[in-house]
Amino acid sequence: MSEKVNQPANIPEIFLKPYDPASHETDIYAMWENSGYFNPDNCIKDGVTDKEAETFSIVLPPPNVTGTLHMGHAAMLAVEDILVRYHRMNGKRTLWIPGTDSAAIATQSKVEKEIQKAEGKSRHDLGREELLKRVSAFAENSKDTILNQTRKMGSSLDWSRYAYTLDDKRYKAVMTAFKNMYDDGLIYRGDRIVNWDPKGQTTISDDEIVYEERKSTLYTFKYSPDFPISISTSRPETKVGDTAVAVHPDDVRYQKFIGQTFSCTFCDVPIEVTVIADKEVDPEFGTGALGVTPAHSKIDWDMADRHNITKRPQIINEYAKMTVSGRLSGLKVNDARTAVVAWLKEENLLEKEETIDQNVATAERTGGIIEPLPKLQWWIDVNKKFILKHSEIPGVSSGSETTLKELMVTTVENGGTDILPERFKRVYFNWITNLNDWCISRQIWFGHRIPVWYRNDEIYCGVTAPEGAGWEQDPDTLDTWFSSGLWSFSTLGWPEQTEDLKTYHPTALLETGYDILFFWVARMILMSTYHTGQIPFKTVYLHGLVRDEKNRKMSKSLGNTIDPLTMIEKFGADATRLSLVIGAAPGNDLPLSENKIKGYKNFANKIWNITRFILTHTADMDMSKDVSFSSRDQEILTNLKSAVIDVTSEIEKYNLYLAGEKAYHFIWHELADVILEESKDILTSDDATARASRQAVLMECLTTSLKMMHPFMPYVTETIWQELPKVKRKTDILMVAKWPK
RNA sequence: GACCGAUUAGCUCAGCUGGUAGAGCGCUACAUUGACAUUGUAGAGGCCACAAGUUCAAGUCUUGUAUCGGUCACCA
Repeated sequence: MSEKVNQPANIPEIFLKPYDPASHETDIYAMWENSGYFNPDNCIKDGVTDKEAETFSIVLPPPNVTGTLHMGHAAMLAVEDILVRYHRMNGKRTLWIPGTDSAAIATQSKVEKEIQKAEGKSRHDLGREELLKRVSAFAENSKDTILNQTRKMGSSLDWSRYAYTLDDKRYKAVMTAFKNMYDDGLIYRGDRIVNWDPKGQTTISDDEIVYEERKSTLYTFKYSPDFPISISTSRPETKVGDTAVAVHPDDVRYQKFIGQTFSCTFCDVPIEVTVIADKEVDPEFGTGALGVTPAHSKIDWDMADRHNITKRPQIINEYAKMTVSGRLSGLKVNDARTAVVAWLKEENLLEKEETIDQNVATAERTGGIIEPLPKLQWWIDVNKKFILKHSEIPGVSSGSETTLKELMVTTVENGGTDILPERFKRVYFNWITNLNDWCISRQIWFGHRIPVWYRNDEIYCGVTAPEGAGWEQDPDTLDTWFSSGLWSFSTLGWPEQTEDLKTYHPTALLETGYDILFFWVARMILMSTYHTGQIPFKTVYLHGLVRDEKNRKMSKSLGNTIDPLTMIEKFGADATRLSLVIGAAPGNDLPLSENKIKGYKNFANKIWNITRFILTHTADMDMSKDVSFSSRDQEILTNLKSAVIDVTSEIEKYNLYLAGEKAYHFIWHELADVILEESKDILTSDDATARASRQAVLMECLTTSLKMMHPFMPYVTETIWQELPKVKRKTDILMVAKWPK
């Protein structure tokens, strides 16, 4: 071993210790943020980006304003930031817009609970105005938490364009959107069966329902001793609301009763039922006869519609309590069920009890059991034909007649929007096929209020309140996904025809979890195509769920959650990012363990030490001289180039997991293990030509590797970059250095 | 019930348009005061779920079977 290797060369002192992420990350982020280069306008102003360059834009899926960062967010931020940094380095006008979501129901109920606990007051005690004031203050106070945590991941978001779902600009967008759709007849008010959540005290959309399997009892009985037909039901308490009995038209057993009407008193309630024939009835199930309760079942409501049968009475209220008089009066539905069964037994009407498996509809957010109720609500008609005045959507021409459903299909079918991985396209089409009108009104207070005012029989819809006295605004708010659906363009200033909107819409990419494909992705496509005539994004990249190393879902109750902030502290943001990207093919769930993250911290240190080695041995290098490369050194440069090409093409294909792995592999197992090892002899030899050639090659490998790795591990690469001798790095900030070719 | 996906090394997975298997972690042995407290070299380990078919050739294409997972719908 020669002396030169051991000689402490004149290199920056920080390289003498292992890489310590915690002592650099905050400063590096501040340096980036102060440079202004998260904002593409500044990049253009400083000549970093050409003003005519192509654009690349992503809108951040806004996290809950009151939430904290979890691994799902971290994975999303990692993927998006990698793409944003890559395209920025490629000289594109690159914009990544941050924002937060009000998470209406969740936030309101959180604040309500706190007030209830601290002051013993309900929202009705406080009143609408006071509650909203409190909820807004809470949201405002807690937003910094999630935003600062977002910064910690190294996210190069343009904070000057921050958007909040309830801020003034978004408010205007939502109002305008509602008004436009209302004027086109796509939004209507309808008296229908809604999914009522008695726990959350609001309607919810079909997509917010989760079915839970439970054991239930199927009761078979007659309404009264002289009623000719037995019926089966698992909800006998609703039978006091029956207005018909439905049988299959071909069922010989009941032919003679079709069209007849019977009256009786059922559990103290007088009812009148007509026998109708409907093809929907399955003659094989139960007795083949079905008691029709229009006011408390969607199917029955539709059936009553078809046969012109009375749809009311409503016999259950918003608190899931019986509203009839008699023995059931005021009982909760479950108690009423027991009471009805007891009565049936008393009257000797119960013929059979069987245990069956049943899927019970519950509200996703509150867990409350859904009570179907008839209500006057606002809906979006997805099948109504209208003229789309302006269209840039592939496969749809301006001025053509279409429906929202068709727009959603065409956008994906004609390749306007691509979904990755491919298989989710089928899931998407499948969902649209089964899509019904979307209920958009909610009975909570925190959110965008429906811009409709009533006065006697008059209805007014407008962005602002109507002139004159006596107008009363609709008390309901909009489904949070209504405003979220506008997000790709409302964040860019719509309905104003802003420069941003012209420049950055359609966005390049939407990156989000596959669990909100329907909630959000589909709604964004609907809203964007309708309101702007443009697709919202060219590509949808669906990431999977982050799971633990045993492939279980992370949950607080299992105690297997890994906190990204703790990981960042321990191993650094770079290691955390890489662990969330490598091994994560789009759409696949990702197993994560602390050990994996630790492994990538070692990698960050490896890069650190590669730098130390190279700087040690290039201290005497003369950059101004031309060197003639040895044939091995030429080969190394070729290998370097092909690694760059590989990584580049995987990023372009959105295969970040492959790109990261290949970059990692080149740096560790090619540059460090092979090139550096063989350099030891060359660098300590007396052959000045060979030394000069290798020194130049090592420097080239280092700077190119730093660039190539920067999108994946921005902190360590930038930290090193800042320490490189100026003459060796050419650009001051690695973040805006040119991507190698 | 409908649709979709998975089944490859002990574990987690890659293997695009078909040419007799790869990575990371783990394991074993050796080396190492090393640019590296976070290292290197070498190695073991797979009839690629099963069966049939297409083909000169099949993890790779077709069909069927089994097991596991997911999404959607839902019958009173």
